[in-house]
Amino acid sequence: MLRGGYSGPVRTHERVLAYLEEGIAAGRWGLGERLPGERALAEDLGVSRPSVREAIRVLDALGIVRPGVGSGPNAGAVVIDRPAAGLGAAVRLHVATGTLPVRDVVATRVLLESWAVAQAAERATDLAPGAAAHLEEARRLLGRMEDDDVPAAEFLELDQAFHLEFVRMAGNVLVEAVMTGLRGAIGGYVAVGIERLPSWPRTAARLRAEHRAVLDAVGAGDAAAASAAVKAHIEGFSREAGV
Amino acid sequence: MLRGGYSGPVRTHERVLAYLEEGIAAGRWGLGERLPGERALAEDLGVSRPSVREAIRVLDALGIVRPGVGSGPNAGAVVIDRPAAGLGAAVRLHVATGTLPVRDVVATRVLLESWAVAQAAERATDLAPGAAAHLEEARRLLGRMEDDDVPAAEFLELDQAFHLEFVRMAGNVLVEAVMTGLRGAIGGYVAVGIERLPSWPRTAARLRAEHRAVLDAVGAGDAAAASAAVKAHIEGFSREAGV
DNA sequence: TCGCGGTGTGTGGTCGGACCATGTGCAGGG
DNA sequence: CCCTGCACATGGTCCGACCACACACCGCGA
Repeated sequence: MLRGGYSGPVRTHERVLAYLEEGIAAGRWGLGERLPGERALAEDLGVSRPSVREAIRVLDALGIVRPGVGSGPNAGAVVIDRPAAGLGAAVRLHVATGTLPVRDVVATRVLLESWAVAQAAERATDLAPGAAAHLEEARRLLGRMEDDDVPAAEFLELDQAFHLEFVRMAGNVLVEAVMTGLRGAIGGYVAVGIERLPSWPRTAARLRAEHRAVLDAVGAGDAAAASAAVKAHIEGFSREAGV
Repeated sequence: MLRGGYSGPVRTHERVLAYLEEGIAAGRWGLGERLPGERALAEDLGVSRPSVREAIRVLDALGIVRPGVGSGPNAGAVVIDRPAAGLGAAVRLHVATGTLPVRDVVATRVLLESWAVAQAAERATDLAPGAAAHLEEARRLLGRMEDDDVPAAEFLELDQAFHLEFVRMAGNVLVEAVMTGLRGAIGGYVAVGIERLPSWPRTAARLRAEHRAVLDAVGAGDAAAASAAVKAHIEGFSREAGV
């Protein structure tokens, strides 16, 4: 299943991968449960342990399982769900190869996030369950960013959490995962961009004001204004930081 | 870099992964070039070959390298770029775990694709380079779908290619990769949905008409109409197929 | 009886070595 | 000059071993 279209001699670890994927899809191993041990899997499938390990390594990289040593409930390959891990790694590496321009990443982020805040604004109007809590958390994060003494690195973390709050509020798990992955993938570029700014305090002040505008628009249920605000916010910063 | 935030004892294959990622990002191994052999890497980094293999296996799963046996230009781990491979696998597996609802996948597809056709419409108006070729290819695919004898499976492939043409026309590599991955991830669900339709020929006729509407809107440079058409097209089908 | 520490056991992590299949490039023979 | 066949490099697979770790159990002492 992992090889797109091409059908040839299937490598052993791919057979293991297919077996594990089938079992996960069938609910044989649900979230939080443990896969059989590597040795047991190898024997069951009639393959060697290294082949099993390679398959599990792939699931690990994709954020599907979390290997744990020792014994007890935290040991063994536990099925988890960290969609952002795999997506983020994939995006970051493809940026590294040079075929995925940072410009496209930023444009995609604008697209996803402007949609998300619009959804969030509608949810705020509808008083959807959880919406108020997300808004409150966003306010709290904004408050912490108001402190002039907060270092740039921490500001960026708060900024990321702030943005993520609206994406969560939109209620689309996939969009949230992709957003998280994108942010992680371009985190390095952002950090570099910060250092090139003419004046960080001045930029920080502007970012705070823009955050406030987004928060107010979402809180007021004005989807169009929220989308426009977040679009201007992201594009403005990326232009200024020269990414 | 692949472990989100947590910093503990770094596993050996992650060191290899970091080394390879750094090298790729630095252009030490560009697209189409070969990584050092597994044995050489193991010796250079002072690790065992299985550890190197696990790292390469991850890059393989993410669509960054393509391992090739034998000798010559096609042998060894060649740096390629298949963004859709990793993204598609990640999405499909997270759908399998059950935390990523198909509904969210469909909604994301609507979001990305309606944006893409809007971009495509603008490009058609601007006579951007390549736009005409994409439009021509879309027309050709639509023509092949007109044949009533074409089986459902092939129709789906043509449909996928048709949609992808506009996404390519939009000119965002990341959106194109995510779209391809999404389509691959839900391909199975779509195929199942087809079989549940009351009447495939009737549905096919409607899909053809909707495709025509999208194509015309893009060709006319009407971004809003194109977006609305593709949104109705995707949501209508997914509702009818009951995914 | 209760608390505590040592030990047993199962887990992933790593390593070294071995053999196989495959595809290329080269050298030798025709 | 062409073609055949061998040598070699490469990834694919497997085996066996040992380590570090973390929990679970058991026996000892208070």
